[in-house]
Amino acid sequence: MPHDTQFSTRQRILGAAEELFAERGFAGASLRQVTAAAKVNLAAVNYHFGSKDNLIEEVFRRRLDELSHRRLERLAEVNRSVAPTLEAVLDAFIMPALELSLDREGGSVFMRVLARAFAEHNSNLRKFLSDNYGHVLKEFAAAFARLLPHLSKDELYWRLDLAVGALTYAMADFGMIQRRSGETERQHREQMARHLVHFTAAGLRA
Amino acid sequence: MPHDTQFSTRQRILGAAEELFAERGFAGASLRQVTAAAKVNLAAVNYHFGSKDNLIEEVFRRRLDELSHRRLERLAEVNRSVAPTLEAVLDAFIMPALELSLDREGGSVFMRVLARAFAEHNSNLRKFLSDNYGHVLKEFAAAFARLLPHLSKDELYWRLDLAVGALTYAMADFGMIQRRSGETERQHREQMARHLVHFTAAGLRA
DNA sequence: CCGCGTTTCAAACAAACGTTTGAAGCTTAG
DNA sequence: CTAAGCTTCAAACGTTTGTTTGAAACGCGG
Repeated sequence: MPHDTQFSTRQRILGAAEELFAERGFAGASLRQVTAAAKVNLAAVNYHFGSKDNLIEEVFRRRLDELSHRRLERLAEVNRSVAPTLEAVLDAFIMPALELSLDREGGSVFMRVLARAFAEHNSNLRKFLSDNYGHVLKEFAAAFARLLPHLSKDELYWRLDLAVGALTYAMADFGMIQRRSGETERQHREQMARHLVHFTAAGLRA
Repeated sequence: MPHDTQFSTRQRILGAAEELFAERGFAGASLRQVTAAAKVNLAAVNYHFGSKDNLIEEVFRRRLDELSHRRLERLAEVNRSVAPTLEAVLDAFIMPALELSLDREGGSVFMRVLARAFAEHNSNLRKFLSDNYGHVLKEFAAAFARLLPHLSKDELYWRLDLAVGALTYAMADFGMIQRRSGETERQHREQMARHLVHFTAAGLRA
């Protein structure tokens, strides 16, 4: 296994694919556009990933492995504390996503790709995400259940679903709110996270 | 202008396109798949709509004209009442969408297509939607502003954005909540609308 | 410095894409 | 009944799609 060249080619493809998938969708972005943007040969995708579908999965895996790990880490911290609050659990879920979206090049773009995955009714993709990262949502659901014991199971699941909706929508920048001129991207996203936690906490408590 | 045949062909194309756009996206659904599903000739799309892009716009126009009209109608009713509530304004926005999604064939599918439009970063499509239906959101924003006078303009816009997010997500069935076995589609959606109003009202009031 | 496994490359593959064409099939008015 | 105007149709247009190929280039251990 060589080192730098292979790594670099793989990484460049993943980066370009992420960007183009966010912009044009999985079907809308062609491998020729991806390889051109990555400045690699067309055949490199099938050499390194086997197929376009595998490339798509790898784009998710690269980011979600770390994102899931950080979320569970912060959730464990919250659970260890003496008096966990709803806001603290929401923070544990939202802050890692915020940090990722503020990462050097690509992080913010990935949240748009993730939102695309929700829009796709593609059952293979949904199964892949559910199989590999479903346990994260399960753990958070349990934490919320502990904090909202007065809610029925049904009631709780409905509200969590809606909270995830607001979160997904906001993180993917679907909305109409634009960054203000005197504001950095970081400031904009931090304020968004603040409103997000406040809004969903109120909704969950109802 | 002929009557039945043309009308039927146009309508069949729109119906099939709506379904396939929801399932596979705008780029993912080909005109050959659409015309095959509609049982019409391939060339019929370009004859009746001019291009695939025009077909996409027409899919939106067919549903949104009526949806927007009903929303404004109900909002006007609420504004005429002696004491409008947050829940009543939310109802005015959500109930017409619920009714559409319960319509005979296609209504529920359209909400998924609409959510795709948010996922697409396509500026042409966003401009089309904003130009033709932006005034509806404006009127609702004004109604909310009147009911939440203690909020700053910024604060209000952030919360509205998040509310639209939860709404879009829920109506498009992005979530993980499945219809329960003993439950009709109508019951499921009505319950969803109930939770949606309750959740977003709490979030808006914060 | 040679040879072998890995990676890149240009080229080609069949299939599918949106769109166009011109003739055939209709329906209706005169 | 004929002529005119829509609508449908099969076929083909040139592109673009994902994937495959076999040879060239590369990097490194022996």
